[in-house]
Amino acid sequence: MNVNHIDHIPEGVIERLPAYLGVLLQLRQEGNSTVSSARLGELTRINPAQIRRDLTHFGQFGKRGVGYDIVSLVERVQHILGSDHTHRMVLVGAGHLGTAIAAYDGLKERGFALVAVFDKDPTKVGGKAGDIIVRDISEFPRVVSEQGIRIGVIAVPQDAAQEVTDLMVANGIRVILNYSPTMVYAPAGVVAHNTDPVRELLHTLYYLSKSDEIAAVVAE
Amino acid sequence: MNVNHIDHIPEGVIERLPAYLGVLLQLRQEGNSTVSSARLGELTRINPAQIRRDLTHFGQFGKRGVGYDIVSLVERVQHILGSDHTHRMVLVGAGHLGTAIAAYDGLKERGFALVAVFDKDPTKVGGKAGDIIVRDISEFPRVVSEQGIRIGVIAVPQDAAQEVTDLMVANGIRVILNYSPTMVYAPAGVVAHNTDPVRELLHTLYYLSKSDEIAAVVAE
DNA sequence: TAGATTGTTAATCGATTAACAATC
DNA sequence: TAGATTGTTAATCGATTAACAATC
Repeated sequence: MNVNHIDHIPEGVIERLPAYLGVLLQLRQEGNSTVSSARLGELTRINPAQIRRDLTHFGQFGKRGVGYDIVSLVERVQHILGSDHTHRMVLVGAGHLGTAIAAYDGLKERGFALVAVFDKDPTKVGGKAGDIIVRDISEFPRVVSEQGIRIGVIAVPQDAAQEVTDLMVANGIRVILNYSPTMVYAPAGVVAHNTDPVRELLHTLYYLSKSDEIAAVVAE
Repeated sequence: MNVNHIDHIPEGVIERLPAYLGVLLQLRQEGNSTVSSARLGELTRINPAQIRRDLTHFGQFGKRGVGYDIVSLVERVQHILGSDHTHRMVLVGAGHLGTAIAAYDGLKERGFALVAVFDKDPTKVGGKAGDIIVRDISEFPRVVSEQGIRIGVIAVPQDAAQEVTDLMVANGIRVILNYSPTMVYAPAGVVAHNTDPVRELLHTLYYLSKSDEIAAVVAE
């Protein structure tokens, strides 16, 4: 039994790992061989001490006086995240957003393989999303169980999102990424991640209106 | 000079407000009149004490023994965020993702008005993204300054993202929402929000592989 | 050796939560 | 009045950061 750190790892750490990975991949592509936590800090806008601390949760990856070897750190982080092998996933919803997801090259590059797209709209079934033929939603259980898919992406309108979530859960999907603008709920054991792209815009508005207020006060 | 709380408000609070707003709008639409922090906590998966505490940063909105009046709380939160009036914004990038954004009805509903779409690809210029005609990127400075736009959305490929950011900053854009898979950097005074939709998927993978490990250990 | 940078400790900081008096 | 739920305090918890010895 070889589990390095059963110690609970703070969620914040896990959320930052993909950010580290992103800049590491870019650095590697540019031909760099090592990187310091200071440089990583500039690129990710994360405190260097925190980066070092985050990484030591998983082992000692750096060389004092030198920094981190980019190639091996990429491998380590990918291994920790589980993105060192390809993950197959399915998508429900072949509207504009679903089609954009299906057509996105970046999925493959980052270790995801979209294996099927579903929709309930008969006018969409049989058509294409990216290179993939859209199937009727009724085929969902068969395809998912036959292929043992565990990751599902939701790109349907608000009203259908929970229903699709329940379908996914019932068929063994374990990670759900929901792009619809409503929250979906899944039982314990299933990770439902809600990423409403407009919600992010909403919260940045606060800073816009606040800086207006400050400007108004200054102008008084 | 009437600024209620110059007290610094934690970023976490601001990030949760859109979540509250989302469920409040849904509750309102369902015809509910009041809601307790306990119920809000169930719907948002956020601790009720925290919800109450978050709200008191901005005033006292509830009635003891009763809860919060949904209609007025919606108005309050919208006012705090600045989503009580429409914000005009521009989009650069008329690819699959850009088109999906332009075609998305939810923007209008949540107080955003997309007023222009730009691309540098001549085969896209003149075409349509949603209801909007795609303009050449060279028109960006004129349109943005004439209309006083302060919000910009980026949906271009990785390599062009920083260049577009710089263009936005140079023309007075103050809030940038970047959907491309690379981080972009903006000077102080400009909020650049990076929301790589695949990055979110990456971090949830960790929990998938961790639960596999646990399963493997149990099976030993 | 001198300079650089990690890994790690210890201090700080801030957010989360439980608990309860206030009050509808 | 009795029950419910807020607003708020105080305690806890955990994350962030500065600082520095270890060491390349």
